[in-house]
Amino acid sequence: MDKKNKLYKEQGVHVITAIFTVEQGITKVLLVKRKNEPFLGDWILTGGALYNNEDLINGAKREIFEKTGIKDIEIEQFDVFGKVDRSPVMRMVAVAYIGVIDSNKVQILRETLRTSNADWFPINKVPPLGYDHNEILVEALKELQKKIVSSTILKSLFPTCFSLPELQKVYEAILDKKLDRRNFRKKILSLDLVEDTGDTAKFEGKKPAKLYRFKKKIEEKKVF
Amino acid sequence: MDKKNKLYKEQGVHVITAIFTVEQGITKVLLVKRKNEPFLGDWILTGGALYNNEDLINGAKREIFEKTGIKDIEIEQFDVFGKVDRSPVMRMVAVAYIGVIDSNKVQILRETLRTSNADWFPINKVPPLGYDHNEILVEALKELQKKIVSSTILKSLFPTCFSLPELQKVYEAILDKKLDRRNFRKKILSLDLVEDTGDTAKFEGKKPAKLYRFKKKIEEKKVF
DNA sequence: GCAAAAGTGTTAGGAGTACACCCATGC
DNA sequence: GCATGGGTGTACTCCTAACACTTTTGC
Repeated sequence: MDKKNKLYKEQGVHVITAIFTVEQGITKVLLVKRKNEPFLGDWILTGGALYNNEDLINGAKREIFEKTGIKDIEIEQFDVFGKVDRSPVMRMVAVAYIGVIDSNKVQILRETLRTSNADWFPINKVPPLGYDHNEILVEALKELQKKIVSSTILKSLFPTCFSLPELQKVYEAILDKKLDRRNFRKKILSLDLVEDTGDTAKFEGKKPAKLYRFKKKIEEKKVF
Repeated sequence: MDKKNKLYKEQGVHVITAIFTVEQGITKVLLVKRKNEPFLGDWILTGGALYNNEDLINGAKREIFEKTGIKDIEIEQFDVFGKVDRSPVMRMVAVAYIGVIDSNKVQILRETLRTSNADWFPINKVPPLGYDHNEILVEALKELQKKIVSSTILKSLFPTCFSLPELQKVYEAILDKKLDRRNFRKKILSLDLVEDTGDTAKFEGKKPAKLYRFKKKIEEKKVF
């Protein structure tokens, strides 16, 4: 392997994360606004160049922290994007991650060293993004739908307690379809993922709903 | 983005493919022997450095062709490997692919410009490989088991015609478990993937078996 | 005629889906 | 007391898994 070989000199790796949340039944994605070239002024997904001294996932988490202030987020790799011209500066291959977080539980930095803004965008109101990030986002959403049925990714949206109707709303928002209340309860409870807290609280309805929490240890299980 | 920034200068991308076949019920993987440093003399999966002027999948196919002579192989990306020290030369991130091919239908180049040998290895007799390729192979095998149940990947193993007992043997070899003959037939035939050729031939048994072929257009369907 | 593999049909259990009624609360 | 959403049970369907006997051929 020859470091000077022009055929593969000057390549780099992007680590990019699509971070999702659900607010009032609306699925939203976190975008940041660039304040450097290329794509100055454009919104993009959180991410940037991988450093030589860090593993992929750590690079992705570092970028999230630097550009939004979010720490302690679980992310999962889901695809790679490598079109020859996806970056105008040099050949970059992007490793893409998905994360889910409760937007109420985090304080997002609006401005950072390399971004001028950050905000949650409903997924049907996402502007044209820099690089190939619209394409990445489309794939990320498909992946989110796949992942949500293997359950554990949602744990981060509900660290404390929640009612089953609330949980159902999130599933419906992400899967973009209505689910039967009875069957949903049966399924979730039978999977041994959540436990009754004994408390109740009101969500949307008039009758207080029982509150549940995710069990400490939960296995990956199919929900649908 | 600064091309000279030491934090991410001198990175590269590997495109690596685990190519599988099944011979007499044994799942085998194609390995090539290196004749350059690093890992001179070691067996590895087919692959190498991505060029700047090619997309990921084309790079993977070019590497396959250069090192084995195999053309026209369908491959699917399944994971990325990016540990900091996975290459001793410089920081390399590996994008990994899976392919399946009928070993009887291809002539493999034993020696090429950068390899001194190539051969099929039963997956339980794979030697220690160069780089992190043992780790990649383990993940590739898991992925192969997942993919085989979504059917179309096997089409390349059976371009012409085959009996259902033969097909079943391949499933059993890759999934590493016995399947019920009656249920297997029922499942495969009900999926509308194969059609009767009208011919019969002997495979293992004494009684000739009906021969089938894959239909031209087949959708991705779950087999199990 | 017998060994060896190919071909075939039925049944029981589990999961998913569809569906209707009562309950607790706020106003 | 009525409107609103929360909570519950049952029946039907479909898919899966288990299982035994007959057929064709080579020797």
